[in-house]
Amino acid sequence: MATREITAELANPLEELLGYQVQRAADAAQEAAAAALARLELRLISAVVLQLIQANPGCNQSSIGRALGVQRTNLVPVMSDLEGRGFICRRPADGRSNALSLTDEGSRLLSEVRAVMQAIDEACYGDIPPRLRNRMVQHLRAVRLRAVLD
Amino acid sequence: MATREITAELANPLEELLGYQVQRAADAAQEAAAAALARLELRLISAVVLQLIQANPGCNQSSIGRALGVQRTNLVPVMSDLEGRGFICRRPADGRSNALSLTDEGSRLLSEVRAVMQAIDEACYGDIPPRLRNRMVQHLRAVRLRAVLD
DNA sequence: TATTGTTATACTCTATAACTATA
DNA sequence: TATAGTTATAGAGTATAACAATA
Repeated sequence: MATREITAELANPLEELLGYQVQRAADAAQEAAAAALARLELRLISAVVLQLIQANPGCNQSSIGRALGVQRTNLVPVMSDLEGRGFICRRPADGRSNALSLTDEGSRLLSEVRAVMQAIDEACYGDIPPRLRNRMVQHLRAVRLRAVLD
Repeated sequence: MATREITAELANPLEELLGYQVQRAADAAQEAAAAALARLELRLISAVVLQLIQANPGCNQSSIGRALGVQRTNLVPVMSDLEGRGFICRRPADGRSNALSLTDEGSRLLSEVRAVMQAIDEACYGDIPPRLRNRMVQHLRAVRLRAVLD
């Protein structure tokens, strides 16, 4: 990505559409986050999963998928990577699901992850006044929840 | 996609992060737009390209890529599909680039496209008061332009 | 019967490299 | 030398189908 865009070469009527700006901003921020997390050899999804596990020790893999709108099947390589590198621990809960938790090493990693992600959020969205930021958070959450119901 | 999410099954500290909400809202809106445009057998990128061509008759393919942050190489199948279906016309400009324009059929299609995309934007973001909407547009555009410069 | 975790696989979209032709 | 368009292909990410084990 990262094609320059110093002055607008073309007229773009979509610039006035909120949906377009949300999409483009999300792309830009995701690219920045992915680049920063790559230095920890983590995907964005892995970083998010770590945060969810810490906030919900003992939860299982499928519940994480539901919380994030990711199919459980696509979480398999993510979790297996995190476990293989010693960041999370899977302890049998009932016979079919595992209770997830962070290892000590996972907790240490998460500290770094959090620092990285806050830095990115600040770099991308830090210029937005806090009150507006909060309003945007509320409204964008509503957008998602409305859309999920169709 | 479209995993339910009636009540929050898990605690999710990311819900307070603007970056997270922007991403999730963009995903939800994109899914809705893609589904609606699929009825016209169009990808989202194709719909956007049509609008850019109409707003910039005579422009070439590479300039569209730059405007959208899409590599020109990935525009090849898009343009070739739009031309093959008779929606756009490529007229040799200099010996290496083509001047793009909509055909009559492309203009007709674009009317439908616009209706679809405005309906989606309204369904997703219509609950946001116009003044806030405008502020969000300005700020999110700034996010992208800032990020592009690194 | 529904859920959890998994495998295998297809599909979509994007990224990279290289080439031709033209400016 | 830089740009436009293209081809071919690799890679990342997501979606679908099916399965075994358990609730």
